[in-house]
Amino acid sequence: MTQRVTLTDVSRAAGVGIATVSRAMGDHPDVSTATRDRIRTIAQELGYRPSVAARALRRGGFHAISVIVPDNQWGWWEPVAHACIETAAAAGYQVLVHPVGGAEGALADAITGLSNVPTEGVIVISVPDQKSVRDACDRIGIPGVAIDDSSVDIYFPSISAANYAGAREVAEHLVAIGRSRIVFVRPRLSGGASVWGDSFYVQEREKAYRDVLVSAGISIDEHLIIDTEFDESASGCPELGELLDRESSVDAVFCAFDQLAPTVLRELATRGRRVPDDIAVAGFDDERTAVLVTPQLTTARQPYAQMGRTAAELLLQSLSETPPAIQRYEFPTQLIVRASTRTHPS
Amino acid sequence: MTQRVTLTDVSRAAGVGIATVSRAMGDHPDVSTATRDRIRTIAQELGYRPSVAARALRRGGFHAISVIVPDNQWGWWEPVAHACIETAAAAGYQVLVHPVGGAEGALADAITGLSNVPTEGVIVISVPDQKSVRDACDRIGIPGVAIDDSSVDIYFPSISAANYAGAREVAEHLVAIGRSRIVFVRPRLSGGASVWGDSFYVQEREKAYRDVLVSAGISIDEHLIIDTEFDESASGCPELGELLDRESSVDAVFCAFDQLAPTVLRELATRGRRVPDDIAVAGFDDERTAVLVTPQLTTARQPYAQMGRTAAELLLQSLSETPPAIQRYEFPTQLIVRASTRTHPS
DNA sequence: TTGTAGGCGTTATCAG
DNA sequence: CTGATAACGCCTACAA
Repeated sequence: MTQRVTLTDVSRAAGVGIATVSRAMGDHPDVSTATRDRIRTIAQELGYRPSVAARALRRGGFHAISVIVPDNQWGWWEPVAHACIETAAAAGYQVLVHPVGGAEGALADAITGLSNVPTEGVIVISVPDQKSVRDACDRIGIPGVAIDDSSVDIYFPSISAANYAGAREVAEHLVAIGRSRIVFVRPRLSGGASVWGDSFYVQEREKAYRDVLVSAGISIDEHLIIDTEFDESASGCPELGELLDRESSVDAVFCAFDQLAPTVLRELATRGRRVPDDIAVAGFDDERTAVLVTPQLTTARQPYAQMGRTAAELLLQSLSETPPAIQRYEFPTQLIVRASTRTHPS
Repeated sequence: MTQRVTLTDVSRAAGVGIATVSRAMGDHPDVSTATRDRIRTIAQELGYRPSVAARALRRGGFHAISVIVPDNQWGWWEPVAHACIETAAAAGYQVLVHPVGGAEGALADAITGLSNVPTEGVIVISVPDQKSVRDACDRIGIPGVAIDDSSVDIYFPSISAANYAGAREVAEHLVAIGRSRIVFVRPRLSGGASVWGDSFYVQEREKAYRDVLVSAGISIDEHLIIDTEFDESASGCPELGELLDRESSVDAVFCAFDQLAPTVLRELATRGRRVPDDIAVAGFDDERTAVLVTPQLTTARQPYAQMGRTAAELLLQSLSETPPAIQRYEFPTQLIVRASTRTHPS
């Protein structure tokens, strides 16, 4: 079942030169319609398929780029990848998607492995450590673009949502509906490297939360900022539970991202706190979680499609003569108000 | 930023023949350690990277296979893809993942497009129409394997969970916990091609439901078999609502797959029916939905990893001299009991 | 309009 | 152990 039929085979069968076959197969103008059709028929019969390798060797490139996606996050990145694919396709590029696990070094290894893959550049989604990724890219000599990286320092064009501005909107919404004792829930990593820990965007969101509260004349209570395991299938959020035991006044919870909400909501349900009447809950991302939980979640929608499109554009530009600037490219989020927040009835 | 440094460049810089460089770069035995190290150093300095295309041309293949995954289903397929990747890697194959949308013909187009990609075979996940897929594969001359296809007729080795047996387990569980008025919820497609409609596996699950009830001496009430939109973010399930208005005796709901459960649960919550005390709810797949909803869902877990592994094995076998039989390969599911089902308290 | 020949970067073969 | 050289399959000047 190997690659068998070549241009030469077809040319022999058709009794013409190899070049004529090549021209007939492509849409070359310098071929009489008659011979072209004849050759195409013969090629068809012989089952001729052009060799991607030979073509790429000749043309100097495959016109393919890679997107590395996290393989453990249930596909929130799919709209991003989709936009990358669309954009790349419009420029005549194929997109290869590589799911990669979150283990220490897995990302760098995956990129190093790309040296055996016909790809000319890489878009990395959700980067914990840009430095090592950059090194890996340098090693195999392809350009990279990062999406939603959590690094504080950047070595790539780096695309993200406007985390600070978006989180401000969420916090302002909570204040606007009359909440003042607002808990901020951050992720804690269960041992190992800090994938989420002090990530840049969690920092940005927390900063927004603090700033909004202060602007609204609400003093920051550090006890209301809690860290919890990131395990959306857990039966509850013990840290929140303990807090509620001590602080009966809590009237809202702002989750650093949507995936922290399921356990928060379960904890509240267990304790008989009604959402949103007793406690309003909001998240960030507008990831699938937001519509699956009950009540559905108020959140900041990340402009996934726009981010993906931009990533592809920047990467393609990196392949050109004039690479783009290494900086952050931020895109505004959109506040989506759903059933989990509402004006305080009291 | 193009491919620049070649073997020739390195050989000139090192003052040796091109063949020696080639040997030094690979792990060829016929090279003195001294020259090998020297050449590698020089290659490093020059930034030499082997050309994937040239190598593939020479060797006659990339040893890569493709996996086509649905790009609109939130990544339930990731464990499948992961298993494919592991298995293929063990056999020295790269895996290229291609997310493809569900539009009519998109799948066939995507496969046709693979003729520009260095791939030797394709695993297609979630196939609505095997015939067109098979035609596309034939056109570009590569073998295929289907996972979780919903076709009634098959043209490929076709891998799936044991839908009938698994659904029997779920239904038997519902009966065992004392439920007898069990609703079966099927998906309805909102216009257009029948991606879900009469899919093979929904049929199988329904058949299991019917058989189990009959075996248990429960007569089938056709009114309890309902069709609903497949929209997990909808605020409720009107068809179930109407049914509950008429039939107060309903004590369980079996969703044809997990993603139908969120709306069912929302409908029940709206109507004040408690889950699982009043009504038990079960699904099928053990997809992410099952753990995100509250209460978490009893369901049949599909053996995703095993399915992916088998798919890769069958595809690699298709590339060999002795292709596998074109038949269904089924793997048993596992009943996962969670909070949404429990013995009837009454 | 068609055929010939050369080269893309590797690897394998065969001499030295 | 090393060096020249011939493919791999395609594309494209250039010549006919």
